[in-house]
Amino acid sequence: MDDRTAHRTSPATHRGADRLPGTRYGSRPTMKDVAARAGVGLKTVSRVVNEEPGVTPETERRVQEAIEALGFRRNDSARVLRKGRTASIGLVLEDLADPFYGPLSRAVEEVARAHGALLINGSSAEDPEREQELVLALCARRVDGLVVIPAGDDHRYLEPEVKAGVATVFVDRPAGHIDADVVVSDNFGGARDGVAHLIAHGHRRIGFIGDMPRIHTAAERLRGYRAAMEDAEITVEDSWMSLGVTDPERVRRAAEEMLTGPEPVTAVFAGNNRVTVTVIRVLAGHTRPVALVGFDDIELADLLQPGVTVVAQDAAALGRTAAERLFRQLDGTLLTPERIVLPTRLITRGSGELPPAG
Amino acid sequence: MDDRTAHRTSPATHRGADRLPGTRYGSRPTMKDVAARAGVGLKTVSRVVNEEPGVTPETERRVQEAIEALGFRRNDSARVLRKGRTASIGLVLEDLADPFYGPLSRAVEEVARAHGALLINGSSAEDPEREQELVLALCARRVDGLVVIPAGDDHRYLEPEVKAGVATVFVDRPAGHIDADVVVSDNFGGARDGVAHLIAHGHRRIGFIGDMPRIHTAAERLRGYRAAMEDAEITVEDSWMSLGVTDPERVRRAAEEMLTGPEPVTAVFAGNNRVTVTVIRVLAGHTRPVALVGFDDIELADLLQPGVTVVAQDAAALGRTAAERLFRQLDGTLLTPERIVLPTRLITRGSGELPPAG
DNA sequence: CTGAAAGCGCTAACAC
DNA sequence: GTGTTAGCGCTTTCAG
Repeated sequence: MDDRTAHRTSPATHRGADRLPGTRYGSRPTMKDVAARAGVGLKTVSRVVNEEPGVTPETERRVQEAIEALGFRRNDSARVLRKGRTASIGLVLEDLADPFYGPLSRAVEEVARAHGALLINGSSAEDPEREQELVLALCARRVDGLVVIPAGDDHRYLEPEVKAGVATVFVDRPAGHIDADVVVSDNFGGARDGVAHLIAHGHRRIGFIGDMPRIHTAAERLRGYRAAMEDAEITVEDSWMSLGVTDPERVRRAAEEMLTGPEPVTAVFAGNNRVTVTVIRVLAGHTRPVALVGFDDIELADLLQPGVTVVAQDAAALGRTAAERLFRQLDGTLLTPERIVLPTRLITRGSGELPPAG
Repeated sequence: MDDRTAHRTSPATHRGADRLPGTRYGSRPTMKDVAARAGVGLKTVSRVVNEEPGVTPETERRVQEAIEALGFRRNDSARVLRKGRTASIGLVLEDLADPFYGPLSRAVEEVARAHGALLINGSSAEDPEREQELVLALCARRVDGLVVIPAGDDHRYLEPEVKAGVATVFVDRPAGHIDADVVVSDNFGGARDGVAHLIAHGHRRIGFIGDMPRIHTAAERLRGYRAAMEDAEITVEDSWMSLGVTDPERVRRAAEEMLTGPEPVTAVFAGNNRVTVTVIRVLAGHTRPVALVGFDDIELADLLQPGVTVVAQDAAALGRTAAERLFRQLDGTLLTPERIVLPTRLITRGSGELPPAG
């Protein structure tokens, strides 16, 4: 039963025991040090490091040798200070641990990488203040551009930054009180189609469980739900709708309420992936079959009984599109802010095609 | 059918149409500009910006006013150049889109945030060269510390950085040829316990499908499998084991081979979350019940029929522990590199408790 | 309480 | 081909 609890082992060695010649612990060699050691001028080192032309192979060799020997690494802070651009962009999202944002972030990173830029990202935890704090910290670090999934709805604080030339694209949700590029999914159309799908399968008493309506995507999806119901001339009852934080506890209660009582819903439209998962758990505890369509795809949805019908959005495409626009802003190719809407896709797997029961 | 395909709308406004007074488009006000406008010295502005004591309320007000008016934001590149520390740490992992790394990254971010630092992260895509490229780019930006999930197995290239004072912690897999902090899960023990669990339920012909053995975690889990089999005095046949890239295609073929033929396996141990998912899909196409235990937990595992028994590791704890150690290195509290092993947890849900069939 | 001067490590511009 | 100088925007030091 080894290794069953956390434990530590500690080799006898000490970090920094033998130091590089010419290097104090905690300080780094500079180009000046390299130049001195190689017996050349500062600028020659700069040329070698930046692979600029006009250096004799022999000189270059000597410089390279000194670089290796000293463990020199160019200090990009100084470089940035001089050049003005950092070759890095910032991404502010809600929560990196959310399976929706992982692929989005990765897509942004890939585009950044293709443009030689690094990605700094931060989670706002859906807190407008924290969003602003993060964004401004990124601006202070002089990121070249910013991809923001807004938590707040007022982005006037970004005006000086944008005017100073920080490229900015908002994703997933629109910006507030600022004229900027926006890339979003068709939340309204997707939700409307999903609900219409349930109606087409004979449902009329359809529940909607969604996020807090102050979140734009949540409001849009609710609007889609209402539109579909109205199109079918169904009067929506208040008890069919539940908006609020999407933690399992609240969603579970909301679902249970809709599913019981004298006139229970026969179908549920779940407003996002977290809601869908919780609703599935609730339905698993009921015998009466209830139809379900969820917004956002979820892993293994096809393997459940029945498979989960979803309105899928393409998180990677959202990130890619946003990042590409960002770099087009930086290229100067792009001048006028636009709003880009990406389509959603209804994936039928069984749960959305169940007929009304009860 | 509006909004069904990507489309764009473009308001008539133009970015940068009205500029802030005293600000050229694309350039930013400096402390000097603020000082001039407020009619004070440069250092006074610096004092206000950094909330240093010793400024008259009245002076402070004038400075604040100038800051607001100009949209000034301190340039941290310059600050870093002077101070030496960047208040940022780097995280290099395999793929941010992997559900295992999202929570890990988030945990690292939380710790960083608590220490006032930003997180820069990059995906190595399991490519040692790209890992090195990323790590060195982060060092050039003078991150204070580095959390690395290694793709490669030789980290001697980091020696100069570590000696220069870059705090470094390796997570999930050990470092190669360098003396540094390491935080890993108990891959060996977890796999051994998982396989022993299958043996305890009567299985003897147990398959193992894992990642490429050059990946340390994969090798350790294979070792755990072998150890459990040996403990039970079962001779493992080559056809029961399959190591290689974990894309669905290959895993599917491997699983199919084990499950058919004259002496098929009655249980499978899946080496990671991606393998588990694919194996579940394969098993869904077979009628004979086959037991399954997977390494790594997966979402909705409890809702499948049967529920999926897994050996779970705590990704967030891995990230948190690593980041905390990193900051202890930076505090100077920590001097000797250690190896920390976090326990895994067997979660029984049904699939691992099926008796042998066939 | 406030400010002038020096310099962090690099690159741009211009000498040689 | 190579080296010298100035200065990016800030903080540090030290003088008023």
